[in-house]
Amino acid sequence: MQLDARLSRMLHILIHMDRLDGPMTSELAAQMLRTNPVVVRRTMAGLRDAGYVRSEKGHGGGWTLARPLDAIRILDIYRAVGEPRIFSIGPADPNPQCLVEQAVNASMAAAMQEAEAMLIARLGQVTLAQIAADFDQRYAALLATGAIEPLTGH
Amino acid sequence: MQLDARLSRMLHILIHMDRLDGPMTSELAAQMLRTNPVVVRRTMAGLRDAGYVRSEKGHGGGWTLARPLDAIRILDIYRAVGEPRIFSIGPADPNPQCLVEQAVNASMAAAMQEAEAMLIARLGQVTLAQIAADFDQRYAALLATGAIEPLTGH
DNA sequence: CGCATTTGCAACAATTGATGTTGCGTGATA
DNA sequence: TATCACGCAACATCAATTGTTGCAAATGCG
Repeated sequence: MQLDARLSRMLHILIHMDRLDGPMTSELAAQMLRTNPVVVRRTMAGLRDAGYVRSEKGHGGGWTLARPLDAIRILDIYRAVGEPRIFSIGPADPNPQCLVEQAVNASMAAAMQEAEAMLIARLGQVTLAQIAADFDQRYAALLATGAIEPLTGH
Repeated sequence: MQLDARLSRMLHILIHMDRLDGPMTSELAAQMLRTNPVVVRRTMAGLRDAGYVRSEKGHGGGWTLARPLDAIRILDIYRAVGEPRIFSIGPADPNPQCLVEQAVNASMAAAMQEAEAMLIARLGQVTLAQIAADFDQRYAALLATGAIEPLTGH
């Protein structure tokens, strides 16, 4: 696999969901993510179970936010999608007999745990509302340059 | 792929190499890593090109350290194996049109770059000699408990 | 009630990059 | 000259996300 984009994708969709009137169908989300509605449902299922979104079947159904964006941190979504592995590097054997390998693992694990702790802390400090505010700034900036027209697509 | 263990494997082998009389064959290294000599040569090639080890063909040939362990940092080996990708999570599209996605990417990238910088800094502070010293402590500790015999395998 | 819509879920294929494997060439040494 | 050991190319394996198809279940409209 290339990169695990589930977290990024969910953040992206949740902010669009907040700006949308009415529920967002998996079909629409899939178009935004350039993927398949099944992939959307599969990934969103974790968010539903964790209480960040609700899903409704049938006519007029789809996905809606269960909380305001300022009550959702990136870290919450990271956990809701199943806390995917963060690093793509790691030990050959997590529990080796060889004492040399144990020393190597300990050294690497210490460094990586420090970095992971910093990342997790960072993800816990940023709300989706902050990201949405950043989007608003980018949108206003583009408007100011005349690169886009008001009310046209984001 | 599971985890990229090239860095860990090379650290492991380099410390054994330091404790070995004479060159270490790819065959022996492969046994230590529970893999194939070809994998060893493939990965070690980067270390040779970067000047951390030398290789000799023919009878009595094999791999030898080109520098003492206290002159090699983990970071050096990380670079020598080709600076593998650190994170397994990331953006769906690194350069999206959508401004929402841009804001999401910016937020995630900022957090990840901070964590990566911390990890890289950490890897630059630890020499292989320090890991070897940690091994010596573990070995002495095991000896003290009587769990192993002096001079028997590490 | 019948039908279109939309989620839920299971099952399987596609993709990607490290890892595993085989084969052959080249240089060095006894 | 025979053996040892690295060098390298080519292909298979593996694991996890992602992509895809099919079908069931629930909701709402006419």
